[in-house]
Amino acid sequence: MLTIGKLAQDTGVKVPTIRYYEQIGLLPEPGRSAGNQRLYGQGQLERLRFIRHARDLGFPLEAIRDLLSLSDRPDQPCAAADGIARAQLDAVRARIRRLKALEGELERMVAQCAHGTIRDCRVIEVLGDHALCAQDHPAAAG
Amino acid sequence: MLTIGKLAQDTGVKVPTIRYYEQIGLLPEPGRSAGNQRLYGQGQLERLRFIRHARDLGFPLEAIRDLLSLSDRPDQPCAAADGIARAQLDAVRARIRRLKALEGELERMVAQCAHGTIRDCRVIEVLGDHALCAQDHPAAAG
DNA sequence: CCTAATCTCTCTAGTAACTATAGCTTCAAG
DNA sequence: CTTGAAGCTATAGTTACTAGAGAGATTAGG
Repeated sequence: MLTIGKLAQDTGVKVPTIRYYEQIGLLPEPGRSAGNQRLYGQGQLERLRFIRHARDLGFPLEAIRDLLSLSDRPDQPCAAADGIARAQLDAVRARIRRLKALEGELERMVAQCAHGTIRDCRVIEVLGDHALCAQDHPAAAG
Repeated sequence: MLTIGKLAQDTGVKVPTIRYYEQIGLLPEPGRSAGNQRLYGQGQLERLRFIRHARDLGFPLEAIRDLLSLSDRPDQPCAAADGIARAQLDAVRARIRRLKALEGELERMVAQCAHGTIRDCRVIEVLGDHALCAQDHPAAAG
């Protein structure tokens, strides 16, 4: 049996975050010691590792909730899990595309800076007028 | 003089967002009509366009606050503005790097899915065991 | 066995950047 | 003059945590 601190160490998830996951129902309530401290077993450890890894891959908690409930039903077809992963992949790709457009615009902006005064600053000028942008970059959105 | 709705139309910033910007002091409090409705002039319009554009480029509001106060001092050197833009560029590049690593891992995960049952699902399996990852991908963080 | 240091407990509030809702007032058009 | 859109304030919700207060539990050393 692991205390919450040990569980945190073993998974790399911080103690308050573990309690938060319990609070939102992502982790089941664990047993308690005589002194009311949480005690975790192997199953909880693995579940938390799963959560941690999915978070590292950028899955939102709601997607992880779905993935966890899927993983509890081994006989079901895995199409749903596959769909969630594909959706996440699409989201990641979309973000990369957007960020690359921003990168280009920021590069241009910074490259044109003549290091003079604010009055002649391209950074400020471009920010004030979107028409000065090379392409019609999209919004950043995350 | 523009009403808040017209200002929203002209800038692409939603009405509640404009009020929010006022609340946090990013936009000065505008004058009011006899009936207590906000009325904006050209200066406010340009200021909001500036904010909108910077947000689209992913600058956090605090950075925008700094940029705005810089743009009010045309005689100052533009090194500070340049620095803020460079920092944003660095942040964007870092996020692209991280996301590319995630993209690779998610691609691998999805490609290996045999479309069978959850029991044999690579998606679930890989999420449960970070050691199955190709590289040591970093955390997503945004 | 006692004490000090470290953990853990609950609860509340704060973060970024909005978005949504409720219940009201004002304005513009017909 | 009436009706519907737009505006007002204030509060709470979103995502995924993080920080803090103040109290109780546990463990290591003496």
